[in-house]
Amino acid sequence: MGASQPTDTRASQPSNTRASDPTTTRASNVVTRFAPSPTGFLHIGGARTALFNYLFARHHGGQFRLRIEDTDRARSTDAAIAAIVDGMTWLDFEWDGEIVHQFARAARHAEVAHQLLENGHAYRCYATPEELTALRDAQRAAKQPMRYDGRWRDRPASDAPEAAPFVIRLKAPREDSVTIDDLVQGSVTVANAELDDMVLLRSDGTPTYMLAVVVDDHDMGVTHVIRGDDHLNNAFRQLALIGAMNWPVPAYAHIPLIHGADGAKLSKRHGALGVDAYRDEMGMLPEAVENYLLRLGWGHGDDEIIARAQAIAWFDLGAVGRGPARFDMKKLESVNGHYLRAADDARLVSLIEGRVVAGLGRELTAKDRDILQRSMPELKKRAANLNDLAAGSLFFLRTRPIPMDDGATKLLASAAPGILAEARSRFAGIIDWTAAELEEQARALAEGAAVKLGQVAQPLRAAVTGSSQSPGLFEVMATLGRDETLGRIDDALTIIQAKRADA
RNA sequence: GGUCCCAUCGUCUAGCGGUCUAGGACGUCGCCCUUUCACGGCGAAAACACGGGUUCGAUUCCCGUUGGGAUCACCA
Repeated sequence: MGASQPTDTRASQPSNTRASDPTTTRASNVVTRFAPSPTGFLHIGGARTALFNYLFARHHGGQFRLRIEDTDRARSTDAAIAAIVDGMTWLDFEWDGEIVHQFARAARHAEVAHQLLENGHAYRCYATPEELTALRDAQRAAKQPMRYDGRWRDRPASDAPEAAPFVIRLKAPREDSVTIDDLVQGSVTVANAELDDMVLLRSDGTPTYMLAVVVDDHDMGVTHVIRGDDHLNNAFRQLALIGAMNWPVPAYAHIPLIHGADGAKLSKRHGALGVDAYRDEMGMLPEAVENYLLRLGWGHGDDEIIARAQAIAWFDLGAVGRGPARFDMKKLESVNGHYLRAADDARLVSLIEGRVVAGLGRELTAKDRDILQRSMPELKKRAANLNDLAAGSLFFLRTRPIPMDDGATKLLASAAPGILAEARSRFAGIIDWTAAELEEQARALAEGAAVKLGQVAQPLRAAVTGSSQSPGLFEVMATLGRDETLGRIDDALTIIQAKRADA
């Protein structure tokens, strides 16, 4: 490999290149980065990559940087950049320093390419796209590996066609092999003969991703490259470039991609959505998404609920699984339910306000907010997401007469005659309108009528909540207050009478 | 197809030669709590892909088979 051998001593071996020896990594200098392409939203897989980078950096007291890989001008949009920043902010993955925009550094990338050209580690290639396509077709037909054959690698400058477009390719080593001690995948070796001379600078003078990523990681001082394992193969070619520049070799950690419930690549159907969809459409809490993503492909004994501080203390790349993990919406909902129950009531009220307003068709009053706040401890035990939570709270705020669902309608129809009316008159006489007093009256009524409490409570529940299931009935009536409760019972009585008149 | 990687209950995982009659969580089922639904508690069914080795002994180490994944652009 000669001159292309990296000078970094921790990365050298007799006849091949070795990268990523974790034992010599200086923890205090750790710099990680999350480098998404702004071609869409921040999807769930990207969020997990960001999380691992964030956790690793914080665990080592290092830096976590954000870089936008926007060299593909046709596919990069400002809206996508905004979506990524928005998602990172929501998840509270705070990055250090300014965001690096890769496109803005194109001149620096080109500079490196020309430097390599001058010192003989790169060359001009005049092969046309048609020529290359034909080459690949022939290789495919012959069942040969498809790669550039190096036809311009050693040709003298005098062979160059005049005024013809050319790309700059790296003159990569062809002998020996390269080994990466990947922090997740373990030791991986690839023969240099398997790699071809990759394009560094396109014929229009713009840098390729391969060039840009290596230059930027170097210039940003990145010590640990943690990314999806779809980049594992790229790492070997990037190593050749790093070697040609004599730059220090970063440690690598290639984490497996997330798969859908059916084991296939994550598609829009099963979860490859932007994190904003988890927030807005599915009503997830950011800490729940974070906890779920952490446990997906990583474990710490039997621990399931792991908060941020604990995650930072425990996280290590060595425990990341090497195989792809399937995304399980049910488990996410379960984790979300846990965090919902643990969440502050006032925070939940403000989080569901938009949904409640939409369901109610009107703005909330101060009294509405007070009712929501007071009923939140019971409400949140019954919800797995913010949508459920909002939907479950609606009956409190509806204006009379409240709508009855099927279960409630049936309960009213089958209620023992007179039971609701008697309950109403008993409740009307209550001086101290509390859950305890309401329950006492209901129990006395049931006892007097020789029926189970459920015979009394269920029709009442239907009348007061419009549903056959709800939080504790007497607490609900206490929260609603005397006038509203009695009014709702009157409404139900009216419905029952109308039914009787029909029959 | 070439190269590389992976393989424990349906899913996420614990396990790093004997502690495994393989542990936890989600999901499923049953019971308890109970005015309903939840929450909570208790319990059940459910896995080491297969075949060879190595070893006194393999879920754990090695090889092969099968299965799965990643990647092979002037895209990132």
